[in-house]
Amino acid sequence: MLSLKKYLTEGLLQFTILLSLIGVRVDVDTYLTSQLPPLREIILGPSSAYTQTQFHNLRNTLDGYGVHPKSIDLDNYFTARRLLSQVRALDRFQVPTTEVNAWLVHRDPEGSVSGSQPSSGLTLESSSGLQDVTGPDNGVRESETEQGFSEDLEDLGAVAPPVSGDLTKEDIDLIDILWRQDIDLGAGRETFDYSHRQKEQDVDKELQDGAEQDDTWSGEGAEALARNLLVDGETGESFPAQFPADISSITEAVPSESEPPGLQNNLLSPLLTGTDSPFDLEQQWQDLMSIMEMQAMEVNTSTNEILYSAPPGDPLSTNYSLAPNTPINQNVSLHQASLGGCSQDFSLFSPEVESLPVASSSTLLPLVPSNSTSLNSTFGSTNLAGLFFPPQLNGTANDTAGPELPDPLGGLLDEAMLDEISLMDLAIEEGFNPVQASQLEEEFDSDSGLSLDSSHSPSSLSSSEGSSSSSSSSSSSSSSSSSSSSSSSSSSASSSFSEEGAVGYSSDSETLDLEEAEGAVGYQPEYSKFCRMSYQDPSQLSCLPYLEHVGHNHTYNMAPSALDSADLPPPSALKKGSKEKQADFLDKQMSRDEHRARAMKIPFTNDKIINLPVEEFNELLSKYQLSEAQLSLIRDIRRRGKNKMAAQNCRKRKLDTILNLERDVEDLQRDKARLLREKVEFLRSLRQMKQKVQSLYQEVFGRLRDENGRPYSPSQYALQYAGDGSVLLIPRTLADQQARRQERKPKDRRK
DNA sequence: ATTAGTTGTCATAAT
DNA sequence: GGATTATGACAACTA
Repeated sequence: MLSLKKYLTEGLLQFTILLSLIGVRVDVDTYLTSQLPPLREIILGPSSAYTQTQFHNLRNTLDGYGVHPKSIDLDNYFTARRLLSQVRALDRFQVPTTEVNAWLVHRDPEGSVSGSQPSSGLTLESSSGLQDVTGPDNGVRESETEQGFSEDLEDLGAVAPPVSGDLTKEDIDLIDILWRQDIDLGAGRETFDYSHRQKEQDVDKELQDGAEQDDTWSGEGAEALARNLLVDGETGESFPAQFPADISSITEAVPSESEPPGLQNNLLSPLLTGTDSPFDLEQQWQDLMSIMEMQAMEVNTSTNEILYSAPPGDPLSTNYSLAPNTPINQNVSLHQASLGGCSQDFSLFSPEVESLPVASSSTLLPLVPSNSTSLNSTFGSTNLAGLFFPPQLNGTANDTAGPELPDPLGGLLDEAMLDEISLMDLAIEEGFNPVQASQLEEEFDSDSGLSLDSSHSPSSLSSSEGSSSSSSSSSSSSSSSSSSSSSSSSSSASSSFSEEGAVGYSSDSETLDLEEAEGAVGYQPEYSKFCRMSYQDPSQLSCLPYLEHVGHNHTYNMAPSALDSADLPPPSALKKGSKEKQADFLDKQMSRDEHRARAMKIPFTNDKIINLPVEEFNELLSKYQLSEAQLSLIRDIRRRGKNKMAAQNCRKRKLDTILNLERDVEDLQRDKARLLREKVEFLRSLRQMKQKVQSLYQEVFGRLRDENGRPYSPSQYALQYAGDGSVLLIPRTLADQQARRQERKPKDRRK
């Protein structure tokens, strides 16, 4: 529960941040284009901006504006327009991604239909096989550069038209490389799935020949790949055809050789070198990542992907790399609230993380509309944006200003955003803002319930389980609780806390889930014990064979032999020897108290002694003339018997609580890792946004001219953004003063 | 023979 | 206050 709350809180915070970012962006946009009423309306306007149509209208308006430039200074106009487009690109990162997605989507069906492997289906097998050819380095690098490649590849793949032709050795190598990369892209997650499921699939395949193409691709394709590198050709898919094209395009783009390492370097280089991004942030991420790794194994894959997924690189890559962030918007947006927190919980997460490597793929496509809506709402709800404007004014903030120009925007972003982020951290780490918590609690509860039904979210499971088991753990309900817990464990192991939440989201989270699920599976023995204990519930005693034996056997005082014969083997088997053996066996089966009872000639069963209600028990005792020793023994038997049950229940409960705690810990760790990942994500996107805004600021500022046509000195003047959407060019000193003023206000508000 | 896990029992506190 | 339950500790048993 708590984790959920945290999550949602953070989601809101992130949402806020995004809003602010967007608001900033829009604002700049407005300024740049001098007058864009729609934008301002969105920023400052009320709920109207929430409607999707509104948003689209906005877009249309904007586009229309671009299409029909009015008589303006052409130079300014085009500049402004270009800047505007850039700014717009900030919230449109997904567009290129969308294209890529479409490509991927098409591809999969092809593979499945053809019955051969989609490139995504190649998975690790192929990659490993390729590694032999390409060289040892690849294996290592592959993981590192996985994401970067993915992006590049996506681009290439999306662009490259399918072409067929003969393949040279180099071509093949290139193809292999591409494939492998592609695999990383398309199948990064599926790979895991595949590895997990491979055996099953193989078995299934053997059992049902070529029943399903999906199976066939995974099975045959993998085998084929393992056998031969050229399997591509064997599969006869479109791939072989595609890849030559890819090669050509790649070779053009990358003059260097087909040498795997070389190619990788080439592919990688733009990402790494081209990035204007200072590596401090990267390092932060890495630090975070290392922490995450230490704390949760699960994070590894995803983290790597994150780390390398979006190394901001060439302009394209930066733009595209932003795409992953957009899912965040979606997730954070109202959708989340409506869809249910738990599933969303991870969907929020998985999509971004997963979508990154996979080209932020297919998931994005369907989400685009929602995304737009979310953005729209984002715009609309910009009272938040209003919150961020003041910080913007702070402008001259300490934080990284551009080398050339002191960057008010940079300061704005840094201060406002990072401040918020830090607040977010505080909120998360220190517990919940009570107000937020109270507000969100209901949603969470309902959400968890929903998610529990639809998608087994980890947190929901744990919480519900914990509550149910703990509350109802007493004897009578123990069986049910045990079953529930066991079932939950199994579910966690199989579908595994499907953190994916939303349907489209698979992959990373899945793999994580699997890993975690494995961990959970490790506790199965305990579960078995647990179940064992549970079925010893007093209420179910009579149903259990073993206990039944005990019960019947203890009627030995009355008619042991008859009972024995009835209970045990058929009459035919009742020979003397077997009888004796059975007697021995029964003797062994009897507890000490039973033996004692027999020795003392107690006239009723231990079962009765133990389980009868006090009144009946007393009645029973009153019916017989019992010696003091017998009475004492009977009381002891009763006491011990009850205690025995109590001990069993106690142990069961204890185990139950331990397991629940364990699950809680896992959930918390997962949440923590997820939050860290998200944090990293946002930091990165923040960074990119900041860079964008910075460059835009510089560009705008650089184009400003005074009456004499001379540029303004950055050291003396600065652009300032007012809350009403206007932009002012003011002296630095004034800007600084205002910045300080503005600085205090928001902080006061917060307190 | 050692060991870890399980189960029963006792003592005691809590209900 | 007695009965019942819960639980820690110990010992016996088992694999």
